[in-house]
Amino acid sequence: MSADPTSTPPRLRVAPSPTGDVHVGTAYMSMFDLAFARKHGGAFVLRIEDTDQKRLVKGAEQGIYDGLSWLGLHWDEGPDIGGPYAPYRQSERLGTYRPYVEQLLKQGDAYYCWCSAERLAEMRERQQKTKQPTGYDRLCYGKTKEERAELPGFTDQPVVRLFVPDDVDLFWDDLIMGRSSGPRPDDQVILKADGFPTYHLAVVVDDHEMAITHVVRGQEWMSSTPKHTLLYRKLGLTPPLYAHMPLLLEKSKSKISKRKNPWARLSWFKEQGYLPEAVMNFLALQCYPPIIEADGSEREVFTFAEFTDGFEWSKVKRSGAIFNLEKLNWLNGHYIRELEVGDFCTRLLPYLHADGVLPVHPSLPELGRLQEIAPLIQTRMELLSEAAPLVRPFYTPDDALPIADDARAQLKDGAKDVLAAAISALEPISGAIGGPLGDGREWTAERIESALREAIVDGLGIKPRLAFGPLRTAISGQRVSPPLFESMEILGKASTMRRLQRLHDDL
RNA sequence: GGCCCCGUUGUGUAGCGGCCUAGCACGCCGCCCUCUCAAGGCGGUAGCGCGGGUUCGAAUCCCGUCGGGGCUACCA
Repeated sequence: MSADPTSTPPRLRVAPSPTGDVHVGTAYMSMFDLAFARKHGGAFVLRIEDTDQKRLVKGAEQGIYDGLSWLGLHWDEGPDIGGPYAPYRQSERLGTYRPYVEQLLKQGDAYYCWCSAERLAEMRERQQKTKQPTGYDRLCYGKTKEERAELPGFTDQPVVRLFVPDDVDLFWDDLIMGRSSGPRPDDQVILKADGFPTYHLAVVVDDHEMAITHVVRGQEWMSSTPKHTLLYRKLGLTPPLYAHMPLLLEKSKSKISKRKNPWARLSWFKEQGYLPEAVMNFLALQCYPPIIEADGSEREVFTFAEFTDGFEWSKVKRSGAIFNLEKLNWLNGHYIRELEVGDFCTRLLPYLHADGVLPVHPSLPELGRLQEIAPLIQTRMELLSEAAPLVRPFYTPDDALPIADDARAQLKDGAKDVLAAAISALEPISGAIGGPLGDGREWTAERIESALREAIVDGLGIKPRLAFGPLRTAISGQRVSPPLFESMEILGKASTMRRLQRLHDDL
């Protein structure tokens, strides 16, 4: 029998199909599964629903592991790590469904159906044309194979259908939606012609056998819930508790699809340079309220641990939420700014490598320089993938630094003079490295700035804004860049002077 | 078509009958800071879908209506 969902530690599962890239909704559901399981000392189970053999995609199962792991959504039991209810792949559990089907058949709660796909399609079309509710017409009900064979639309390979009585209970108490009901189902196929169970049967049997107490799924499943509770009852089992989550919506308000929305693919977030903690926080915010502080103020930025601590189903919103990427971007930028510098650099590395700025295994000096650059760019990006253009000039040989067209175009007539003045102003400052603690070093942002201001702003009477533009372009090749004086400090005197001279000579 | 669900500014939300001349966050606009761009600070913009009730009083309760969405497969 199923465990009483209210008295034992809860067991929740996520059951994705390996039919392609992991859907962001899978992660969304998993978050809530995990939060509830953790809060109540229960277990979070990963089960692979590969009953639809036609839609299997190679590598998709690994993708599920990678995606959930990236977010830190770790499962306690699953195909890869096993557990007390193994196996956790439906295709390896085929034997377990038969007895349940047999039981239903024997009880008269299920029956064979030999209707061909063509007949079913025709029937549906006819029903739609005449505006009748669509559903199986029970042609095969109560007939033997021989009797049925004499009627049209017969096929040799039967399916098994669940007999849905007139008095099916259509109601249940949903953890999120409250008292809910679904449409009256027609006689559902529970065992396909290929011998595989349909989702409806498999999910019920597996959830029961794995002692799942709470089923968290999207609201699109609400209309299937009566089928599932009926199956539980006919099998003599207690249904789990259901929590139907609001849908993730696109701008048009329809549920997001991988076809139309790149962000429906979980891996997209990693590719784009989002931080997993930002994605988690954002996902939570889609249907869950901010944390209310002791003083009554709201806080939208919170960790998964905080989310878990205060987790209540009653706080989950009931209406679908449109995916607001701008908010996610802001959140991601916020998390980036909060990162400790070393951590920030570590996370940057894969992106800098992908963009060809740094090798897979950067040298110590390269890493050291990145540590210096990091604080300068940390407030200037929302995505980790945006680092490359900001960082690249620091790893480009002086004579190979490209000067962007727009940067060159905005140089005024006096640019050459400004560069010349800068060069002579900086010349007296020593480029020596200084003592072991950096003491006695002259080539500092502070010294550089005051020398430059004195020479150009005070000396030439040029406004700061205009004075430093040409220098910025010489140093970074860009119109916008990390702070100029700090950049010069990091590059060192020799490199700085070469770059200034190069643009000067070029004008 | 049928069944089911949802409905507070552009987006995400707070609100559980008086504290609401509706709060917060993102976005957008403006100002400040400033070597560019950001970040940061300050200010502004914009909402209870509509119509009836109930009540001294409604974003909050009830009914209707409209709008949006989901499902309606031998897919999950």
